Amino acid sequence: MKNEYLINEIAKMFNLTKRTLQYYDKIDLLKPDFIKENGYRVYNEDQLAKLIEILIWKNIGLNSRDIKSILEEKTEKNIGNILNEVDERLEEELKKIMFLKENLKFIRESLDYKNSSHDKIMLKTLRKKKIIKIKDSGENINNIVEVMALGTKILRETIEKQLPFIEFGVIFSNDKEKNNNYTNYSNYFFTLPEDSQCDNTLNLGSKSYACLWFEGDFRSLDKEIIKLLHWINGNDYVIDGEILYSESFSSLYYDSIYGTNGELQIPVLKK
Amino acid sequence: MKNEYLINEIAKMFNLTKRTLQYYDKIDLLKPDFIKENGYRVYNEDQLAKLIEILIWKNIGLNSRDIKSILEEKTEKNIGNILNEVDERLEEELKKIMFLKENLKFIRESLDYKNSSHDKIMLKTLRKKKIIKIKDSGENINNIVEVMALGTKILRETIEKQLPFIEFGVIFSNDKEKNNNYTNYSNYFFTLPEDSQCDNTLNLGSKSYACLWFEGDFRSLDKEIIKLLHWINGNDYVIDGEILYSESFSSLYYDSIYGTNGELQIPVLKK
DNA sequence: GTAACAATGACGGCGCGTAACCGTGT
DNA sequence: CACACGGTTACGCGCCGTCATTGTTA
Repeated sequence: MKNEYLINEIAKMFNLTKRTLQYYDKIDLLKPDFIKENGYRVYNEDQLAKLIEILIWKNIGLNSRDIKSILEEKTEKNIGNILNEVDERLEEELKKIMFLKENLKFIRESLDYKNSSHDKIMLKTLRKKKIIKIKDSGENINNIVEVMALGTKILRETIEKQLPFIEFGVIFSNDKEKNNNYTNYSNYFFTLPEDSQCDNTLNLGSKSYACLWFEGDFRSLDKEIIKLLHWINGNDYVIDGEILYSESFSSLYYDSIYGTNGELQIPVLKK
Repeated sequence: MKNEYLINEIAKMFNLTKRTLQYYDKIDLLKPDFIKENGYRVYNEDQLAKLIEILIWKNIGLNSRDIKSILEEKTEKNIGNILNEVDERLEEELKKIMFLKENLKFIRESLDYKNSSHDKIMLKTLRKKKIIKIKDSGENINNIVEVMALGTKILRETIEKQLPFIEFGVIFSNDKEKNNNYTNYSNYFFTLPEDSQCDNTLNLGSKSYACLWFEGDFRSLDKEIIKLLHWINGNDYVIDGEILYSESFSSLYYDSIYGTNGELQIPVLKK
């Protein structure tokens, strides 16, 4: 009965390449029985059994470190621990992918939305938002660079914590003293999912908003705001809160930092 | 208004390291505006805008090649195509992970089962199985090595096709001529999920089986088979099909290729 | 002079695939 | 002598983190 196998025999048996077996030898995962004088690796049945086992473990997602550990210490406790770890790892990966998929879907919709509504002022009832405000400085919007950077930082954190980003944009101060001057933003904002445990969030209830889609240079947003305000006045509404500009992901289409598109949203009440 | 940024300023703004930005420069993903005489990289607002965009795309799972493509050709068609690809990629990864999780669960249960039933002959009604037979040779079981190798190959294919493996083991020939000699196996088998589209499968209906848990050297299985046959005879049953030995994953606990455990299953009918 | 910045360069991590180049057995 | 089979490097991939070393600026 044959009990000596050279590297290629094994490789063919298991649909592997010899490189794989050499690698397993190198990392001490599967050593041959002995090395012939000519340097050839010689395997026997025990190594075959071990290899089968290695392949099975690999195929349920274990990495070679884990497999080595199992082979070295084949106790129920050790195996159990490792399987638990693998389970957790898989669970995390699963969550991550689900999360990416959701965000992808959202960006898709956001990009599609770009084509649907233009230049029309609409009265909408928007669902409630839980928002987080960043930086309450009131600097001039010409210095948007830093705010964008800050916003992106927050975006990244939001992503790390696996909170889906839903909306982001700018809040304009409703400054009575500088009447009709809306070149000052007061905050950058992000919406968060309702069940997020973030501190310093602000809840905006479901309200009526006068909305206008915008495309162009960020610095000419004020003209659109004025247009909206006129409309509000002329239709017997009053402003009931802060002015939001919710950026669309389709702003990504622009090459300049000032190029943007999104939706101006001004909360209103009937007089 | 400041419009020159050195590498560390940018890095701090976006919570990156300068190594990342150097890397982006190297792979032509984000080049600085220009290089100073002293070799320093100088960025401006346009690069900042680009960086924000890069980070957003990264965070929905795009790799740098995709991002480069989007930055170079910012058409709806190109973006749409890439998002489709990413979607597919995520979908595949998701499937793979779900699959690994299922297999992991199964192996867990299989390992747990090891502790639950010993040395008791039981009459069980097993659910129907769809099996695939490998190699109909009738060689001696001492040559199990090749069969195991073959089986593992199939196992790997099964995994590649994402068919969950549920059971695997050996079918013993019910050879009337060599009475009570069960050292010959006739097939190695795997069960497949009911809806698998595999060719050459065999359906075994839901039946009563006389079952016996086995632990030890594969080559002494025949004694256990005889024990089972006696029990069957003594309890007024007749054999109604082929004898199965369904290996348990807990066979992985053994170091020798002959070490095994699993369940002998002989289909029976009341006389 | 010292620190805080730049720069470049190389290693590492995972799990091998895919050569390249060379010696051996038949 | 050719050829199939062994052997040992070594690069590559993806995305940087993490030194190490050295030059520049404030």
